[in-house]
Amino acid sequence: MQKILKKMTEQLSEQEIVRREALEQLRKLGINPYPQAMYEVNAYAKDVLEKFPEDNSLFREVSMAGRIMSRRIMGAASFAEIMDSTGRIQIYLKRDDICPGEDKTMYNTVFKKLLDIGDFIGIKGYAFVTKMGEITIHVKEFTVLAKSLRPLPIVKEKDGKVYDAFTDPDQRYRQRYVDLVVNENVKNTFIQRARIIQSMREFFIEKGYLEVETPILQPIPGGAAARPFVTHHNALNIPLYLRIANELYLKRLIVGGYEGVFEFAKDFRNEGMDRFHNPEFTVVELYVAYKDYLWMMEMTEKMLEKVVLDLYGKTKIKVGDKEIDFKAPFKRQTILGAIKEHTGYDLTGKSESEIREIAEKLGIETDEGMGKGKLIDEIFGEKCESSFIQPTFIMDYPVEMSPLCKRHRDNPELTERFELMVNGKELANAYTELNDPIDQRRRFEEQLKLMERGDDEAMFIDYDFLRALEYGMPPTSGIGIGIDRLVMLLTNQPSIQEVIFFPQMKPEKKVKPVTPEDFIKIGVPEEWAEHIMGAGYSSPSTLKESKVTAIQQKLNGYRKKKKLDIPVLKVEEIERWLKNIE
RNA sequence: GAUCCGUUAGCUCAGCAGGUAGAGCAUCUGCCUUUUAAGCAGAGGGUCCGGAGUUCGAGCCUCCGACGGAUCACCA
Repeated sequence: MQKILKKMTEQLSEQEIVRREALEQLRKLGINPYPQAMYEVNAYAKDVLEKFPEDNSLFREVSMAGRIMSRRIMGAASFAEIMDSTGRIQIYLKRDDICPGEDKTMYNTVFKKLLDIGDFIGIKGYAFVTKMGEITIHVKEFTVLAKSLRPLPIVKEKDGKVYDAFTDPDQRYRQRYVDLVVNENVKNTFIQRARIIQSMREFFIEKGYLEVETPILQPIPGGAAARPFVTHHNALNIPLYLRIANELYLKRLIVGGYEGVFEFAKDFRNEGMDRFHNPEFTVVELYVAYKDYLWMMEMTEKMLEKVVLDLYGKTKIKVGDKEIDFKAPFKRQTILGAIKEHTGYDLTGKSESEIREIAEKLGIETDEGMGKGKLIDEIFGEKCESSFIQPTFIMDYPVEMSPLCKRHRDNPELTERFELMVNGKELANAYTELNDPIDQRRRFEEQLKLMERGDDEAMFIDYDFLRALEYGMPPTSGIGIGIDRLVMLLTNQPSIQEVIFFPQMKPEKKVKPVTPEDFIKIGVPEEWAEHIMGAGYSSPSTLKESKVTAIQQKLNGYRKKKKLDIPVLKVEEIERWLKNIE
């Protein structure tokens, strides 16, 4: 046991050892570093800082709690900052206030020696203003609430300038708790995220729509074009898919008779990861009966205007170096109109091969798997999308691209679909929903053909959904809005990882250095183990990549070159090692 | 997946062209009763990502690998 303890402490940094020792010291002094009892809080940093200047008769007896974020010790008096959920506030501790009697332990030992940056304490005292003009809590009594054993990164700030910032994205995302403690703006981003969602939810509820939950585990991953994650249900012995969209289930609920349903949902797509894509992401989908996509456009612009107003109190916001105005109404343009404007080509009424030719003239790579819809989508994505900075509805997509969307009332080649583009990115996607079950079945079948042509994103046929439509779905309009991207936009964050608390990361690998013992474990004799790495095999698994005879030659060659006084290796011996490698 | 860049103390980063590994903050020991990135004096702290090679000698040069970032391509 002693040995284990010693081994553990050997891996700890000096500062971690010091903190563990302080922990023991606290216990010896009869102070529980992790007390059970609640600590009464009657004031918060933000309130004190806001209200005390107006009325300094307030906060005569505060009880606050938080984490120590900095300390300035000057002999018998100290300043420190504690941080609670609302922010930081300075505290002032005077030895003879903390310890009115003879025993100065609480100040001299506990506060000055045994507490560290990162520890949680509770304080009781009163607010005052220092000579330097800073609102501060004069502490009369403090309580240790939780000891911190790891040093936090120390981020300092002066005149708005940040020093030694904790910025490494990998560490920040993996240890978001540290990021949140140390980087205040990160905490704010997530508060804003919550407000955005809350604002949208209020908007929907106020309209009388029902917030619902639908399956995440789906036997058929429908409603979008994407590669799903697969899992397996043991009792049913069937594959189940993590949903890529919730559209088909929400429409079933409209069939069931609800006027409007919405769901803030996590969707999962087994695709690439970068600063715009996380394998799980949040969308809100809304379906409303007896409406069409024109109505939905108005709803969308009104809702976004409200969300932005709720967040900023104005409709114009800065995103990167641009200013975006969410004042309704937004601009509207058809997709073919946009393509004509940006490329000069009018694709109206053109055949697949004609469009392919134009795409190639525009320098867009095409392949046989691409149908008409996909080609148009490519041209738009390549030549137009990035130019829509101000909120713009792009409408009337070709029917091939939108298998769940109703045909356009004036042109059966098109659909009543719009996407909302903001800052050059798609933010929302909406339809007048297809409720003709026969047309829907045909469209699914066309998807099947696309799949056969090699489009791995074409949709599966969901027969139960078709059955639902056959019972009759009222005319309905639906929309899906990417919450993560909306939050990125409204909080001016450059990557999706900045708006998701715990973005997906590669597993953290403790890279254990390979030692000769690793080779001894697979049966390599001790006298060889120390040389085998020198001969170019950096780990047991690298042996497995070579032929036995090649290993033999290399090792015996190494033995000769280095004039090692150890026995020559035989093939059988090496074969034995290889068998022991997992 | 491709290209480029990076990995040095708990944190943020230097390290001059191979020649004993540095700074600030943090930590530890002193001093200091209203400080402001507090200050002053001193101390400790490193697998320079891992491995191999070149060399008398590698943080630095070469090769292999790991991890990360940026950009590009595909996808919301």
